[in-house]
Amino acid sequence: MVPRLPAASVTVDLVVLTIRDRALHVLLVERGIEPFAGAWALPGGFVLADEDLDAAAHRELAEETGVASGIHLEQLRTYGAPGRDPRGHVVTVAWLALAPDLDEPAAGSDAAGARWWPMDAVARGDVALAFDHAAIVADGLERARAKLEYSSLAAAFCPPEFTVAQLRAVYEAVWGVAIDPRNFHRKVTGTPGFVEPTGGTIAEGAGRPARLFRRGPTDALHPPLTRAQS
Amino acid sequence: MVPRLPAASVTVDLVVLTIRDRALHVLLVERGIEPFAGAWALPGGFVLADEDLDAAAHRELAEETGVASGIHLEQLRTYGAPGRDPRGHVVTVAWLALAPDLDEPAAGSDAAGARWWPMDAVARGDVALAFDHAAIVADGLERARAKLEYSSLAAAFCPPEFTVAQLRAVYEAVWGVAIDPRNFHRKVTGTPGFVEPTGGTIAEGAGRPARLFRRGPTDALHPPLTRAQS
DNA sequence: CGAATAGTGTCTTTAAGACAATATAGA
DNA sequence: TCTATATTGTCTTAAAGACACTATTCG
Repeated sequence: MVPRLPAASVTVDLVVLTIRDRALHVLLVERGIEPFAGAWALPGGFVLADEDLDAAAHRELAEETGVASGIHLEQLRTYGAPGRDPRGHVVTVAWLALAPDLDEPAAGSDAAGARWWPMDAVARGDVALAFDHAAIVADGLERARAKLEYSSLAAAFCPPEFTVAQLRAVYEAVWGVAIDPRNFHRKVTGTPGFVEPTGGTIAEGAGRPARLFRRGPTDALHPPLTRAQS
Repeated sequence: MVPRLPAASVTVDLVVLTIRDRALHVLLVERGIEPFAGAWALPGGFVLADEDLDAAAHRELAEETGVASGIHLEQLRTYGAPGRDPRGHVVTVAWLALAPDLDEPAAGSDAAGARWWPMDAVARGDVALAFDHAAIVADGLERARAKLEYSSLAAAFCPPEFTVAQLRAVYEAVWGVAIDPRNFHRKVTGTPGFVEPTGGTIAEGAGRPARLFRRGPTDALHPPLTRAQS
């Protein structure tokens, strides 16, 4: 460290998204200490000395969800407005995590409480969020919505084996629109490398059993799935 | 500042791109001091105490290019690997700037030297870059390439009034492909809000004079321009 | 069997890509 | 005139969206 240079504290904050009950949810923790004690906040914490940013994000993710692998994690954006933290100059590197439906947050969390909140309530402003976390959540939501269009990221919301209907439910939950099941099926199975059949099938209640798929090798969708559907 | 928390220095680095002689160029400065004295680096510097990140980026951009307005600037990604700066834990917030063809870098620059480098030479590794700046340049290039597809960002490389051919030259330079002028013209002028005719025309050498356009209000392109062209 | 969901086939519309043809300048 | 670039039009092909129809399960 060069002593005469201005220094700041660096944190990571996580926008962890999942699909529960066919709706998008975001993981929030209730703050136990000041500032913003009692308010809800994104899980996160300070980057340790000589710790890489993605290592810090993975560490916080494991601490909060109890799950270390199988969760998509990508850097979202960095926020450093002077007044964003009353404790001083704190720069936070925000990350976006997409997870399949997990259990309730791990009891080992260091926060007073942690729970999944429906995204529509959070986006509507029904939940009081600490710091500038409302803006971070909004940015994370927009990133997720955009990336579903031109990448195979939707599979990150699904377990290792999933049906086309499950994948479609991801798009419907994140975009908030209804998608024609038949055209979606044709599009998904017709895009090389998007999904691969495992050979198995699964019956969920009534109806013909659905074939199971796993994620394919392709990350970019050509041509993309457009958001302007009926 | 909370004294007992690990602190880091925070910098901003700029990937400034422009089109010169129908080729993509990136602005680099020659380092005058250690570490990496004599090597080329991205323009940038330390974020001042209580300075917002985008304010720091704008400040550095103005210092290096002498231009304060009319340049697109967006946050790219933040890099904080422990060993990336031998002086200690330095976290850098990288920004992507897209500019129309500017003059040679401002003489007021605090670097030993500053010049535009052809991107293909830099991407090929012909230029020795300091720190992890080669990776940052690669990320900036990929961001620019991707955003041309689904946004009207290409106009950020053009002066306020431009021709369709100039806009096409941007795509050809950034993507490194040849694009059919006729289909491109139809696509660009047929996408509502992408470009708006100013009414004027301009003759550049031989051939029919081209109509002049300015940037339209639309930022997102629906449907996108796909990169997989002939 | 009827209801429900999975998956296929077909038609229409939209847009991309190839490329002929026309418009308007300079040499 | 010839050449070069701009712009429009036309044709073919790919893919989205609407939707009829078949397949397979459960109650």
